[in-house]
Amino acid sequence: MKRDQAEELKSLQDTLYFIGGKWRIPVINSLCNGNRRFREIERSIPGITTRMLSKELKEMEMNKLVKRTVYDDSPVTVEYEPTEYCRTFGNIIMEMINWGRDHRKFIQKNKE
Amino acid sequence: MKRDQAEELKSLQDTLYFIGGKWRIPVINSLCNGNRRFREIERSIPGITTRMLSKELKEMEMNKLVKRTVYDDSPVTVEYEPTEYCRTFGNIIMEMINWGRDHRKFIQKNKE
DNA sequence: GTTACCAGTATCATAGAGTATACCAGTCAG
DNA sequence: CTGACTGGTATACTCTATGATACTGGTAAC
Repeated sequence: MKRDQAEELKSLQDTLYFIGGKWRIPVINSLCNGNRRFREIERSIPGITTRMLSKELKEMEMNKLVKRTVYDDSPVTVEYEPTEYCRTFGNIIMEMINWGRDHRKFIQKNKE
Repeated sequence: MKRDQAEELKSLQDTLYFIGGKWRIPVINSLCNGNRRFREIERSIPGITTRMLSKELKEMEMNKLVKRTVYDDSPVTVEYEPTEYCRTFGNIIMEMINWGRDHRKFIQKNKE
């Protein structure tokens, strides 16, 4: 079973493309942590603007990463739910959290 | 042992920041696949320009992700080597390759 | 009747990431 | 002598992802 480097590179680049910008992964993470309401998600990601979150959620809905439901009670409430597909990023996100954590430790150790 | 979501988010964002642009991960991957010479790396990543690779390698050298060695034979040859630190991206890259592969299968299945 | 929350939209401005293209000095093969 | 390879630099340009700011229409609390 030999490794096809071109195929691996292509897979890698597809993933990077899908992840895209600065906010996609944090939004996925927030949804997977149980946040459902727009403002709730917004508050869970310090620094994100309404505009960026709105844009991100729209794209994610088109890409079937998120399900948007409007509940017609008054006042209207809106819920965002991660799809199963969204959750397939779990491993990547976990590894990224681990790397970031180790990186921080590494930096701190080098400061001492 | 409770999870600290703010800390996780920070770790995640540190990692994303470190990964930065479009080419960092493909370059790391290429180096980890054994490519060492400038043009060799360049050819292994279709689409990358000389300028971007040069820029990327410089930054990576500053960040201790890569070791640049000039061999003074004639003509001068230059070698780039991934550091141990560079290799810590292994898990993330592996997960990304897996995700991209699964994604492709998923797309193809949905086309049929 | 003013303040604050929800779920966003609209408009404008900008940095910097990325692309395109040309070029350089040196070496080697034919 | 020509062309091609190496390891890059230099310049100019594009463009889009992100940020800043303001606003809307409805509800509800005080």
